[in-house]
Amino acid sequence: MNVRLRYAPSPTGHLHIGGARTALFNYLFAKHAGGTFILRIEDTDIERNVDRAAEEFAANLRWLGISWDEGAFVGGDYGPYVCTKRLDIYKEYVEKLLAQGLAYRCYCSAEELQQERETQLQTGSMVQYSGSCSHLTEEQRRAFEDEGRTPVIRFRVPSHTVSFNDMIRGTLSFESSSVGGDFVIVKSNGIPAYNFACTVDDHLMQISHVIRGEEHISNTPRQLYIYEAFGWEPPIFGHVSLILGEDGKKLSKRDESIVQFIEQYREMGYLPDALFNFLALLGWSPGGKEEILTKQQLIESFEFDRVSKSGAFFDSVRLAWMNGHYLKEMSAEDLSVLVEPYIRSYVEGKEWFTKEWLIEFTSLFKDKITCLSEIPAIGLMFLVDQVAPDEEAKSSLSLPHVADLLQVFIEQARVVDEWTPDGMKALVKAVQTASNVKGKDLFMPLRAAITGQLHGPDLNRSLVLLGKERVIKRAQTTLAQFIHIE
RNA sequence: GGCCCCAUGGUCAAGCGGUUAAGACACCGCCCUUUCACGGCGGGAACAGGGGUUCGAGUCCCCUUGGGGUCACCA
Repeated sequence: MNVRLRYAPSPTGHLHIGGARTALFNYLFAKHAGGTFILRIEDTDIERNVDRAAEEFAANLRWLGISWDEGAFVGGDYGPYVCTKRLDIYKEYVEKLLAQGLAYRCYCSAEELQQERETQLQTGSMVQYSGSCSHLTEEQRRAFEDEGRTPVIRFRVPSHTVSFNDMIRGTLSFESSSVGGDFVIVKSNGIPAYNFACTVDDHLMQISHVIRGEEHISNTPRQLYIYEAFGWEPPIFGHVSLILGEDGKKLSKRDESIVQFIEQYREMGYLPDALFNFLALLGWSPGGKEEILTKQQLIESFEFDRVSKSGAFFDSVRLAWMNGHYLKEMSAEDLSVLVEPYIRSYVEGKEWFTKEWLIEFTSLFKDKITCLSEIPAIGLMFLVDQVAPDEEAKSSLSLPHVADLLQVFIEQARVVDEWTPDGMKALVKAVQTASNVKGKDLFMPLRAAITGQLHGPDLNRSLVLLGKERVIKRAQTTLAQFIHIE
């Protein structure tokens, strides 16, 4: 069997972490089996379609490291890969169903159906379409048409039970009565509804495995009936558990406790490999003890027997840890390229800003952060000309020996030729000798005076990065503004 | 409410009849360190409950409880 999987988002919004994970599982399985991964755009809800959304999906998928062999934007032998460009195809299959009496036109209005549902809900009975239009005579039909009603087309649901073997959950079976009656396959605007388009497309595109979210379990029996009506072999289904929000419920796009869109992670400076790794491990486990895995390793070990049946809470703290890990593993040089946009507004036009400076700056902070957008805040002391000491730093500067210490430091700094790590070591040593201050009493006030904080990267490297001019200037400013000599 | 799915620490999870019930994140402690981090070492912490089956059950079956999904001319 040719292994062919597809991810079929509807272009109604941004790429969501849940959607990305579904795409990822499809991708991993396809690649693992040496098969084909396909991107299809399910745009049958023309009201909700968002301009450029499909392009955005594609861009974010690519950024994440998920590429498709066939489908929208890349083409292939089973196209078109966009539903609204396949209308003629659907029409042909609807006609077949209509001709065989397997589908029929329904003239019930939205209001009438709504009414029906409410009554059913009140009486506690099952909510389902009554089938009132299922056996209309030609006359009745004409009468409805004359009233100006535009029909939908409904699929006549057979009365037998359907079942299928889910890759993740085993055998699932459904009574015919539980699918809610004859369902709509073509909407009154002439466009097919999801269950129909999806089934026709999956069959025509020869999809072998359908991996999708658990919320689609209840759609599966409907689709199975359609496969059956056409005499088609259904694909193998696998329903992945949901990603849960803090409240333990399916992540709602309106839930603000969790950052939900891939685009946002990208903007925050998460690395695609980290997100890829994290998402792959959300609801699946390779079994071993290793958690940091490359795309290649993930592809090699991906199997459905370890896909979890229960929902998984999206733990952003864990994602932050993982991203931090990937950040540490990157070289400062490579990472500096990604860091630059985050500090551009500070460093633009500064004479001290060079490629070497950027790399050193990156190397000073890359082990301390969780994502790149934290960089400007944590590295601010190096990005601005002047710094004011924070409360902790002020108290360190208030020690009685600090005025003399800074005087000595400035004098010694002025005569340093080699503004290098070794030079800084020598400088601090010289200050120690000349001032007769050592240890914390020496380092802390210096750090406070130069960086405005008591915490930060290695002092010598910090001095080098700031450069002679800024260091002396800051020491002078601190001396003048924040040291009060009694 | 009907139908369906799920159930191991706070979180992600290993386990597929016999284990002292892995590992990771988070948390706590210690070490490293002129600071903050990083790193290293160590610690607390789980099989929802009840019945079976079996010599033996986290693992298999049933019930209860709890959570979730879905009931559209949305996907």
